Amino acid sequence: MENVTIRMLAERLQLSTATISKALSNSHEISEETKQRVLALARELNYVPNPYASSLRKKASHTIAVVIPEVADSFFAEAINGIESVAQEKGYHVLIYLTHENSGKERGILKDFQSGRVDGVLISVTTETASAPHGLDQLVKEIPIVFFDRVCEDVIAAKITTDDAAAAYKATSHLVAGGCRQIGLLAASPHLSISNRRAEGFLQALAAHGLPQNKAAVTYCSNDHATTKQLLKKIFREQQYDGIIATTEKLATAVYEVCEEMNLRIPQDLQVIGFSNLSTARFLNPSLTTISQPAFDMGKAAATLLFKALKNNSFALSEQQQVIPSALIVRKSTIAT
Amino acid sequence: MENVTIRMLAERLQLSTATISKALSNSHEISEETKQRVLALARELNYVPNPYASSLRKKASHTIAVVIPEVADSFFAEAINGIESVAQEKGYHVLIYLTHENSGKERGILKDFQSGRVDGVLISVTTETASAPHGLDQLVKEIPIVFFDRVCEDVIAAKITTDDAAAAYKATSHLVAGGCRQIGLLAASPHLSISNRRAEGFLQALAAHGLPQNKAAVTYCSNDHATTKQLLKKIFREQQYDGIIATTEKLATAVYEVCEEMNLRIPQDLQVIGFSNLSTARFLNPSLTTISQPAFDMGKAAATLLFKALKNNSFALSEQQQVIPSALIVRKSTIAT
DNA sequence: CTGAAAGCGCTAACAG
DNA sequence: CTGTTAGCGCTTTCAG
Repeated sequence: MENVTIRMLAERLQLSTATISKALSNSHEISEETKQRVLALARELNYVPNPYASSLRKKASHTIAVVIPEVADSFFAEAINGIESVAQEKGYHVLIYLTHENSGKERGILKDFQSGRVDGVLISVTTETASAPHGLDQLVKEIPIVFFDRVCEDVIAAKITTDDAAAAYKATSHLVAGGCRQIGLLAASPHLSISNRRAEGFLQALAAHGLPQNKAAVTYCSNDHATTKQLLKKIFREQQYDGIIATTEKLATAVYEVCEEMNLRIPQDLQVIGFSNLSTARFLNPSLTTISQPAFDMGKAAATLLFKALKNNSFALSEQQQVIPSALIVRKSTIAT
Repeated sequence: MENVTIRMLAERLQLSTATISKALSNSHEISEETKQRVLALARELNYVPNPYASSLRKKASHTIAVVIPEVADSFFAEAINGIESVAQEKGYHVLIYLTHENSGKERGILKDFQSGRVDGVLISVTTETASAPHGLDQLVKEIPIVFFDRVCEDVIAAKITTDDAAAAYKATSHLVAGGCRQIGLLAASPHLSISNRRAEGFLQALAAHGLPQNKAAVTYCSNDHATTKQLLKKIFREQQYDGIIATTEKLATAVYEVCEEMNLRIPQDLQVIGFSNLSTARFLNPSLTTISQPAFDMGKAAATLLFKALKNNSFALSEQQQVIPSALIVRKSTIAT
């Protein structure tokens, strides 16, 4: 069975396609009676409009893209939830692209968006991207785009972030209060703005508490799990840490693994705080003290901003910035006081 | 700056749009020289083809849809990873739709696919859908579709599942071997084929080990977390379980929560096995014995099947069935023997 | 090897 | 209130 088109409806009802089109979009220039007849037949024949014909004509796809490093991470999964909740409400479709931390792949994905495939983009960049935003600065001028969490600081665009520096400061202070004197921060990449903000807050806290900021303080890890574990073992051996802040979920679990393998007890030998949204954090052994990020809300805020821009052309999207606070949730991987 | 079209290239090169189109698609009827000139200008002007014009003409969108209940679940997140890995390789785009276990929402999403928006669909149905596959039996005839994990058994279509019954049997036997005599199975919904298969394997194992199959054995839980916890507390109070099989990730963590609140010790008072892909399962307190499902592989297999059908029209997609085995991973929430 | 022409299905101006 | 016409950007016969 062929797909039913607006023309078939027109022929069956002895009307023009224009009339059908207008009736279907509930135009005021069509009589109530005709609308009813059109709608009735449309339902009867199970008419479903061809979105691509419409997109081609209207130059709008009613589709947005979400570009993220990975999906098997509770932060991004929750962010998608937030995004999808508002997209669904607005009747938009969402395309998902995973970059796997590969900025070349990311570049290719972004380039395609110049085609008009999507009306807007939500992106959290790869660990490599921030420093060399290849074409992003360009794309930003051509299509509405909102960065969330992992932003490019030197690109002028809408950004949704969390209070990275403050959170790291809070985490550090908590460790200090719990007796830590040799604290290390684990970050994903020196190119990532959120890593840098977190390192900043961390170093400031160290200074404020009169602790030295030796070079062992901040460690940048690899995207590869095995490599990261090797690195952690090495630095744990070289340096007598008593506190660790893991700034990503993967790093937090890597620390747990390494501690198990090196027979380090958490929190007696090493206190641990993770930036994480793991719903299982409270059931870990020991339960993990976290900086819990508002992933759902960040996704929702990013999407809301984007849709505002899509609806209102004069909305100054690129000037929008929102910082959504995170929370320190104290559990048993640190020694509360 | 306006988007550059095939016509602009044509004008600049004094060629017809037809020639440009053919050159860009590397048609053999175009001379090597012309191809080069076209390609060069296309690159120079940063030509990006309009996918919707092409879709409209070719009646193919190079896009697939993934319809799942939720994304913040490691099974589905990993499945998306698997799907995306093959979609990216094939140059396809992937639209994500979350049903949130709402079959009405699901129906609406599926209906839209009659529009030609996507070339194929990968779906894991809601807890409510299996028994009343509203329109699914219809859609199956109109568009290539592959079910994965949560399938509709009475719909004739391609299906990727895991060995649910066998896995439940294995899990049950493991509990029996560990000394359990009063085992309960927690399932998401009596309408879900995977729930039923798992219950089947479970009951068979009970019988095989000479344990009674009383009505307390299988409990169907709600989609709502709080409601589920209430229910668990109730049945844990009424029935003296010594072993529990949680057939979803959410149910497994709910059991942990409830045990904590009721002061039940795992595994001394209650042994627990979860169907789960949580990477943190090994760090839970106690570490969780799991039936670990091949989520990535299932997603990959489903997508591979779909693309095979898209490429080869005569491929008998709806007859395809694949069962990918899961594995019992023994940890400390059960008593090994 | 290249081009002219038609048309995918829909919408928007403009007439009537 | 309804219809005519043109065209979004691309692909595909079919001629040349």
